[in-house]
Amino acid sequence: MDKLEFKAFFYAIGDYSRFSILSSLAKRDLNVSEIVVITGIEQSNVSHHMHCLLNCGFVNVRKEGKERIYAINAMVKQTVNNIMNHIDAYKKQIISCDIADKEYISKMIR
Amino acid sequence: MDKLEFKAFFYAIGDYSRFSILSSLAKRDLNVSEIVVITGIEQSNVSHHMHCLLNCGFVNVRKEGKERIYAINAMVKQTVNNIMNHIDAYKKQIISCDIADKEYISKMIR
DNA sequence: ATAATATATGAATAGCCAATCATATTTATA
DNA sequence: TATAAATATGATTGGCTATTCATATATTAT
Repeated sequence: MDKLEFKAFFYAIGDYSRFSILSSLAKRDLNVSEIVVITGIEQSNVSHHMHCLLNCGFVNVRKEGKERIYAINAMVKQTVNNIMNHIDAYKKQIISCDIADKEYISKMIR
Repeated sequence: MDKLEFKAFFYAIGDYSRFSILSSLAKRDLNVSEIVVITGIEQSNVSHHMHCLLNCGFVNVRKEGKERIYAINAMVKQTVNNIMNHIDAYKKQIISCDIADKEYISKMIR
């Protein structure tokens, strides 16, 4: 496992805003304005995130008039769905974990 | 998808040192000294990471004499293996991506 | 009881990055 | 061509966190 690929992968997918954008794109292609409305992330911030996702090859873009329409990469779509399932399972795990120091976790999560 | 669970999950699994520890534990249970040697991470740093992984329920621990032996949670083991596969596939993707701005990526990856 | 080994804890720091703000660019329309 | 709409870019900053260092605790052996 190469560190560079690991970092690039988790940098792109491990941010909540970017993951939200990806999970929205997993349903259907969206232009920037739609992403802004759906995710609630401010426009220029969305653009920065799209730059990142483009550069990582996680999404592709096409132009239609004034709009730019983003589409998720097929493999990334699968990955996003897998991870959502894992996190859903993790939810039960972390709640039932008898070792978990709730205070530590809530601090960490902030 | 809840933000707290997302953050907790990626916080724990998205760090290269912690992921390295988890992927070592995916092969067999290890005590701290073994983790230090295998991963090359300094001892007190390993302890900090194990604290995090314990609190997240990603690993369990048992005592044997002076040693503390860590074992990976079964579901986490599966997740780690899945992600390694995804990153391996991503390697090909990022290389073949015609949009990728290599300079941006190398900067981002640092 | 003292030394040695294994591991954990606490505090401090330096680097990274998401969000924000201001502004630029592109395209369409009046 | 001037205005509006959609999107991108650049610079700044505040918060977070991995690492490091120093030290503490626990266990075993002499």
